[in-house]
Amino acid sequence: MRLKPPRLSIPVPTDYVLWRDVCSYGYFLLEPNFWDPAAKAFRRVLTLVDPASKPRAVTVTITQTKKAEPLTATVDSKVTNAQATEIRAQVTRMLRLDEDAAHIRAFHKLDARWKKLGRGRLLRSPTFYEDVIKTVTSCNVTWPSTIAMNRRLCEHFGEAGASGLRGFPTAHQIARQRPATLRARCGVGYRDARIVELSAMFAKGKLGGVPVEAFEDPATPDDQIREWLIELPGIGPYAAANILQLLGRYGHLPLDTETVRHGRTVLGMKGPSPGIMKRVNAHFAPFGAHAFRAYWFEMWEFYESKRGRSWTWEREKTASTFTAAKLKL
DNA sequence: GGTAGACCTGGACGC
DNA sequence: GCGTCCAGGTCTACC
Repeated sequence: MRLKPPRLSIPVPTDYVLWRDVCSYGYFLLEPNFWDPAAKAFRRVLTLVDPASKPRAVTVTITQTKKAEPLTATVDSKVTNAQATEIRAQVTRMLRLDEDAAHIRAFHKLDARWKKLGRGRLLRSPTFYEDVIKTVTSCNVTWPSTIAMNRRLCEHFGEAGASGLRGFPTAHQIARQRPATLRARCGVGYRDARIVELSAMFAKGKLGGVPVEAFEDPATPDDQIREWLIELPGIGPYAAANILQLLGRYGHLPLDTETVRHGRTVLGMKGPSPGIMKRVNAHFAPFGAHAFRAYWFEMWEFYESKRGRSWTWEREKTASTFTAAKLKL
């Protein structure tokens, strides 16, 4: 079997800027993701799944010299042609390189505030499964707890690469665990059974009886996906809306306590929380299919006004300071 | 259809 | 160092 050299060149859309577009969503601060602000490099372990053999973990470091230039993905060990193809596919999903540049332009036409900096793409995970589990670990907890859960999931159940770093566990790995084991090792609390159940569904290829592919199929209507998601364990209105945006469907807002804080702090709204949620939702409704991005980048700019530009944040120092109490300061 | 309370964990706070 | 309180979305029971 011929082995590929461990440097892959990955073409990008003409608007793509690595440092801006990786540091665009909180997941860049969650393990196994790691952004190196000094080197402007993104590193993480990718787990390559070959049905015929054991999962294999490789550490990939991604850099870019300038806007629109192809990315260089440096892999820490030799890979086969098939594995190189899988790395490209995972990186493409994670960085949303397959999202049409025309869609970004349409967003900027509707909300011109983000045109100059070029904000439009949001980081997500290399797999739909990781996006769903990360969303569940963000429900009913403060951000530092979400950080801890993801770190422990990787530490205890992630596949280790040659570098010793670990990736995000696969659905099969978590589906094999007892809920109590997950709770004890990862501190996921009552989410234990829900995470194992979701993992078992992913491992079988069907979520609530619906093939996983149908969720990622562009032909499936947004409302249909939302309906399916709401039926899944641990997924409520907030999580469903967040998963929808992770699937590239930006018409719904994940309304949570951050929405209320944003409504009060930035939009000057007053009154009880439920009313503010409804008003924030109505405030962004005119952005239609781009509502989430208009909402998110406005919120992201608020975070940057407190902590500096996101590509300067250091995971170990900055990430844990994103608590509601500290953001009110 | 709407609402109250339980579910866990970790950080903040008071002593 | 210990105990208590609180924040955070989903789920179930109940009206």
